[in-house]
Parts: sequence; structure tokens; C-alpha cells
Amino acid sequence: MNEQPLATLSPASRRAKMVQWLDANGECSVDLLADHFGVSGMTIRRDLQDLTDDGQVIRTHGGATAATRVSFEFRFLERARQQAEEKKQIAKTALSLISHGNTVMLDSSTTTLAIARQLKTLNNITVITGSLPIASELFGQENVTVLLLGGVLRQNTPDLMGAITDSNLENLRADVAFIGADAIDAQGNLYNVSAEIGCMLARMANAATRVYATADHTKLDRHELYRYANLKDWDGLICDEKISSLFKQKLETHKIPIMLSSTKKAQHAGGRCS
Amino acid sequence: MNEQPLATLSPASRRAKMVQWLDANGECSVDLLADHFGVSGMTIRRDLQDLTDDGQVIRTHGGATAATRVSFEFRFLERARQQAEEKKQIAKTALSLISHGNTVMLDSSTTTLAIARQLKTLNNITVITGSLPIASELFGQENVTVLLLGGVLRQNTPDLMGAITDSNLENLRADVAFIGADAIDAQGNLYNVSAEIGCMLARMANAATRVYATADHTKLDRHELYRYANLKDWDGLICDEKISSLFKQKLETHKIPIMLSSTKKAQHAGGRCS
DNA sequence: TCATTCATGTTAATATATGTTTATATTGAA
DNA sequence: TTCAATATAAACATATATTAACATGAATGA
Repeated sequence: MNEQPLATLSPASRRAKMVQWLDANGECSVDLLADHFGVSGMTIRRDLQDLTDDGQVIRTHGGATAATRVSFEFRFLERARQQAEEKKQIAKTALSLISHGNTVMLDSSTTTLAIARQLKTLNNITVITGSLPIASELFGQENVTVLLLGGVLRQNTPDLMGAITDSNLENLRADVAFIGADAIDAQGNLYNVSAEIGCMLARMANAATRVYATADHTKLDRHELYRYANLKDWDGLICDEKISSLFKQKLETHKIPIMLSSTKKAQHAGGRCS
Repeated sequence: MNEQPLATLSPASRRAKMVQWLDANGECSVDLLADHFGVSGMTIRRDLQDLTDDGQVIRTHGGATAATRVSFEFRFLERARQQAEEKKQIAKTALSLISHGNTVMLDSSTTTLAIARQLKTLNNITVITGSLPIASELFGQENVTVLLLGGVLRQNTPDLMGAITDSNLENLRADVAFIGADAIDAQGNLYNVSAEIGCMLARMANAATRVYATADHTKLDRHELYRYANLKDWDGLICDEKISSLFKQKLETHKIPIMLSSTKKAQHAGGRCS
């Protein structure tokens, strides 16, 4: 840009210009900045250190980038991209069980996240959840009220647990709950890999009038550490079409309703990230 | 897009672009990425390793695919930049009032976000907050336990409010609370632009043994809609050095302790930038 | 005036990023 | 299943960036 008497700039103005420049151009190397302002690399580093402390720029090795926003983001590792399609199917089925004005309870799983995404199309919905990704997905959505359960933020997954969560659940009531299972056996027992989480899921189920389990076919005919409920006591299982007919029969002998996504067309392969 | 000198990209931006690319295109091979960015396959592998650790991409044999990402971003910067240096000072002073092992209550403001950032350096801290940005900032931090207050997620700002929040606050107790004020008058009255929020801040104050107000000098000698507390009943005001001596005196006649940050290197560089 | 403080530059020790080579692991076809 | 092709991880080497410690010189204030 215009070549000012840059060398005589005060530190404060130099830094201000630096931030401006980074905001405009996104990134710059220490050397380039040093050259541009006519000072040594060390001075630039010290500037960037200070600006980093202020949260005004983000330091990289060799330079800096603009800190354009404070971002609050939680990323999910969704291992099975292949199951994304199944989850979408399940979400679609779940949606048909929700009416305008309903209060919906969602546990913290990628399947319920898929449900949350589709919920945006309904009017006047209240969502109760302990999942921060779901909360963020629905943030700012005018037609959806998000009631976030309090609790302790877990270390590895962005959701809430503990006594506070439990106590809040006792005072809340939902019209319908969708709760994921890590495994379901042929007797309709629902399992979770963690006893603690399993316990909470049971509480969630108790706080809703209708309760549905959500699980893709890979979770079926298996078991995990902790059994937290049985499908007989719930209102049904929502699964994708790939459920084996044998397993389906077994569940049906226990009079467990199974909801499969309408055969439609499972949204052709061209779809990009869900 | 414009073909920049990609080879000179910093690792951080290279990775950022990689994630962007993967998000848009779903999948890419290591070789293609190496070619595109003009670095060796090994570098790409190391990048992907790091991004996988962050949960940003999913590694496949021969390449990588996008991880489903839920991101919740909001423009915070404009406000955050205002009085950034002052906020840093205030955060530093606040930090000196916290001991290892303390439970700290933080309201939802950019100043308390600055405190949260610095909290990472302490051991064994529990943070109680209704602010999602603070939760995000501290997510995954091993030395900090985050207790997120439940409640209704507000539409425009990412924090929690309402009956659930209030009820949780009644059952919690913190060693120390830092609560921001939108305005403070010469009698030590604390104001918020919203009665609802003001109410909640008062509850927060009641749930902590020690309570400090945080406000930069621009908030002083003013008033706003709702008065929710008076500094006489709290443990002090943390402010930056630019507080006017007149106002300081006024507060001191009410026996209100005022904590200013140690005169570091705030406004020497010309004094005007602010 | 002198001592002090601050911004800056210089140097050496350290850390980081990358590429190359080699051993090991994974994949897909016979 | 086995085998060949390819991908990966580990170990090293090198270039570059960063930090810390010290040195300089200008501005500040008694």
C-alpha cells in the first residue's frame, strides 16, 4: 500500500496497522512484516506476542493470521461416513413422530444431531439436550427453543453430565425423546459403553411421554457394558432398512414396534457431507 | 481460486485450507494434497495426523475425508477488541484473586472470557458459567472442570438464561465470582441493560463467597436500565488504570475497594490508541 | 544532569517444519 | 489364502523460526 514513514511509527500504531493488514489479507509472515515496517523480526515477534495475548491475531510458525472471530465450535469425529445415510433415514423417520409445538428430548449422538438438523423445518419446537453440538446447530434458529441441560462438560466429547444434569432432568418433561443405543440385543435390551451415560439416558427416558430408541443396523444383535433400558418399556425402535429380518422377527416376538424409514430412495450417493 | 504461492503457506493456513477443501469435496488423496500444496507426502501425513487428533478430518488409507463439523461461530470481535488491553489488565488482576483448587463463577462477557483464557495456567480449577464461548475456550482443558449452567439458549448471544439457570444457581456455590457490569454509577450501583440478565447476575453473586465486579473505565459514571446490585455488598471493583481519579475517590467514600492492574506497559506508546 | 524505563536489535541455544530413506503395514487382485 | 503394489510410520538430516539473554540508544522524569 502507501509507503508511509513506517519506520517512525509508534509501536501502538504499528501494531494497529498490523492487525488491519492481517484482517484484510488473512496471513503474513514475520519476515514480510519486518520488511514492511522496517523493523527487525524480533520486534515483529514481540508485537505479535502482545497481539496474540489480546486475541487480536493468531500466531503461526513463521507468521500470523487474522483472528476474525471468536469461534465456539465443537467438532465431531463421525467415524462411519457410510452410516451417514442411514442416520439421515432415521432422522427422517423420527421427524414424522414430532408435531409442531412439541418438546423434544435429544441425547448426545450423531444420530440425534441428524434429527436436530431436520428439526429446523418444524415450527415452535423446544429441544431439551445436553449436547453442545446440537445446541450449536440450533443456535439462532427462531422456530426452535433450545433448553440446554446443565452439568459438567466432559473432556473428550462436548456434552454435559453429572448431578446437575440429572437434577435438571427431574424437573423437565418432554413430549417425545429420541435416545441412541450403543448396542441392542435380541431381547430388546439397550446398552451403552458407559454406565454413567447409560444411567443418564434412563433418566431422560423417564422424563418423556413417548420414547424411541435410535440405532443404525450396525448396533443390532450386540451388547455393551451397561444395560440401561428395555425396548418393551419404550415406544419403539427407529432403525434403517438394513436391519436383518431375523433380528427384526426376534424383536417383534417381544411386541416391540420397529419403525423403518420409508423405502423411498435412500438419497442417492451424490450427496456431499451430511 | 487464485493460485497463491502455496508453497510458502504457513503450516497453520495450509491445514486450514486442507480442512476447507475436504469439507467442500468430501475426500482427497495424500498425493493430490501434496501436489496441490507443493509439499511432500510426509508433510501432508503429518498435517492429517494433527487434524485427525483435533477431530477435524478422518484419515483413510491413502487420503482423508471430511469430519462432520458442527460449528457455532459468532462475531464477538468487535466488542472484544474494544478495550482489549484494559480487559487483559483486568483479567490479570482477577487471576491474582484466584487460588489453585478454587471454584470460579464467570458471567457471560468478553471480560470474563479474557479471564477464562488466563485461567488455563492455574491448576485444578472449577469454572461455573452460563457462557458457551467460555465453555468452548476451556473445553478439553485437563486442569479445568467446566460446570455449565443449564437453561434456555438465547437467540442472539450464546449464553444461557431462565428458570433452569436460576434453579441451578441456587444449588451451587463458588469461592469467587467475577461479574461484569454494563454501567456503574458514583454510588456504586451496578447496572445491566436487561432486567432479566441483571436478575441472574444478582443470583450469581449470591452463590459465591467472594464477588468482584469487572468493568473497564468506559462503563464508569453511567447508568443503564436495571440496577441489580451495589458494590458496597461485594468485595470490590476490578478496573483498568484509566479510571478517573475523581470517580475513584467517589467510590472510596463508600468504602469500596478498587483493584487496578499493576502499572505494566499499558498506554505508554503514545497514549491515544484505545 | 543522571538514572530509569522502554523499544529495539543482536547473538546463541532451542524448537519447529520439512524432506529423505528405510522398515513395516495395508490393500486389493490372483 | 498369498503376493505384489502401495501407503504408512520411524528415524534421521537440514533449514528455518523462535526464544531468552544481553546490549544499545532514545525518551522520560526527578
